[in-house]
Amino acid sequence: MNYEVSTLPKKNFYEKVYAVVMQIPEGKVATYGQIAMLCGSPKAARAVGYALHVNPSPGIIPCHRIVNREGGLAKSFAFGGIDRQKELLEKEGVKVDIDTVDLKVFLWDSSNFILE
DNA sequence: ACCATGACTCCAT
DNA sequence: CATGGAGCCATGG
Repeated sequence: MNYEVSTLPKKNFYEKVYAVVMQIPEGKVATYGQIAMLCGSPKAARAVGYALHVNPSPGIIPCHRIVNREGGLAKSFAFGGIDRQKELLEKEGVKVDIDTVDLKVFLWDSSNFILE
């Protein structure tokens, strides 16, 4: 019988999250749900956030480019807090209104993105 | 294996 | 758009 890819190892889930997050172009942001979808689980947004939380690797994983569905920054940012995330984003050209990003302009269009 | 936690999201009010 | 409740996924004790 055919063995489909539906049985993806969960532990690799984190790896997938990191892989996707690292592909986010500079000056753009992505939502947890978006990442989750690209990872194969459109409703694993929570797991995505958790993945980033347990993997504080600033410089390797641009977690500051991840925002919630409203474009709001994480309230419990792993390093430095929202202020840090906001600064990093504005530094890349992403305008942040106190704690919110305009997804209409800065949302990463991953429609054409394919995770290998 | 079960319970509790968490950087989320959707739906109803 | 604000608030509250329920759902979903993965992890750790």
